[in-house]
Amino acid sequence: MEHAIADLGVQVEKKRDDLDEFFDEFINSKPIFNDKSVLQSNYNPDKIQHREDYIKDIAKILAPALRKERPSNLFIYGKTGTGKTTCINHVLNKISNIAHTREIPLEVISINCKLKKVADTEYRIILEILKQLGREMPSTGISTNELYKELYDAIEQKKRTVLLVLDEIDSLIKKAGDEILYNLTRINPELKQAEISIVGITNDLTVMDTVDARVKSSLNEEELVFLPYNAVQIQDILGDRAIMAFHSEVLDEEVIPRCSAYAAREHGDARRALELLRFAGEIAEREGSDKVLPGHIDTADKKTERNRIIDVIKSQPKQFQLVNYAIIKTSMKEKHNLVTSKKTQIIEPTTTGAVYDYYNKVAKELGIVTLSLRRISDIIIELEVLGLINFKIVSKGRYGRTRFISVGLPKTLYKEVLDILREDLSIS
DNA sequence: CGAGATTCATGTGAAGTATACCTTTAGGCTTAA
DNA sequence: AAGCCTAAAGGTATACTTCACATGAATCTCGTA
Repeated sequence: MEHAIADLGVQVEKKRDDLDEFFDEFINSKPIFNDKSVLQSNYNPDKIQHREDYIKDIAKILAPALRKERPSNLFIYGKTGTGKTTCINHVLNKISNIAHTREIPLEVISINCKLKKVADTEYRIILEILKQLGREMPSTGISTNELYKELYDAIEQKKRTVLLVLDEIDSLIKKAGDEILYNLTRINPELKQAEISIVGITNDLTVMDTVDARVKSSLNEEELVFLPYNAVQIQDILGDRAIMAFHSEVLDEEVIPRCSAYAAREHGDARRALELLRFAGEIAEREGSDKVLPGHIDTADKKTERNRIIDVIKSQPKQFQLVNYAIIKTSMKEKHNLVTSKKTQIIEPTTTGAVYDYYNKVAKELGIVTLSLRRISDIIIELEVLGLINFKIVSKGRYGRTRFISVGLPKTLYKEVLDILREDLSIS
């Protein structure tokens, strides 16, 4: 007995030593970051590299606002991480500063349509615009028409030029259709003392094909396409930010080239490159390493994709998670190899019906309300929009028509995602 | 044997329902004169 | 009488359901070569 206690004592003491050591090490190790915020995606740099021409273009288009004239509507296309938002913000900041100091009446409203809580329906967008105009409105209880009237009124009362920036407008169009755009473009003729210009930003070039031709032509008064950065440019950007973000001599010289190589591999996504660099730094910090090594970039690369997917999955409502779970489960099949008689798991597309059956079964077991097939069909489409799954509609002739649904995850994540879903849904 | 009809499984649009919020209104109660 | 609180009534958006019809190629049917 005594012996045991003594043993325990030793163990505790030893553990404390370990911890102490760890903390000592942590404190003594040179800090990696100087200013991490520089690498955050919402950071607005003073100078934007390799985008000077675009910035000038945007400035030219929006400049009339400073003369109390209505700038043309502007549409900006470009893949993620090509600097669209950064450039626009940069120009807008400048413009509103000038407007402010010279007392030119100008109002800038900027909305990111992708932030889900903010806005994913027509109603909520208008609500958000009104909020930024300084008019809080109830989240329900008023008809959309009423809301539009309020919007006219609010803008009219401002008696100034209003620049309305809709970032990631594609996700809005996908979810709520083009009616908002149509209505917004038609506000102008009704305004007497104010004017509104719309700046739309989108990653998805194809979405605009689906909108009404009239809307399209009136929005595309001016159009700008952002081309992706190449590896060299990304390297420049990273280098620039790294100087501010990290303490000197912390980065292994291989790190930045490798980081930009990873990002360029996709399509020149600068945001991703920065994220990767920051994450690698954090990993190095956590490991207590006093240098960021290329290996850290590799780890970060693997983990960022994973984190993104897991975030998306975790933030889904229960029903969506269940459907997702059913899709993954039904797309995994066991195959007996006749020669070796071993079981191997293979992954092949499922169908709506199979998913629905499985969904029903599990939902009943869990005591969750089961939704109709119609609704599940819509949920499947929404999961596709989120990029978690892919599907195509296939007609199997005599055997009907269905979606062939496949899971859009890297194979290595299947197990983990399943575990997460199981946990969230408390499936044993 | 081939053209046209049939069939299956589910896609898809429209309309209806339940629910969650929100404002307005009508009492009902309190309070101050 | 005026003020204030509360509950009921009347709106709306959203998520979901129900109903009805649309799809499209494998399969079937049947007339014809």
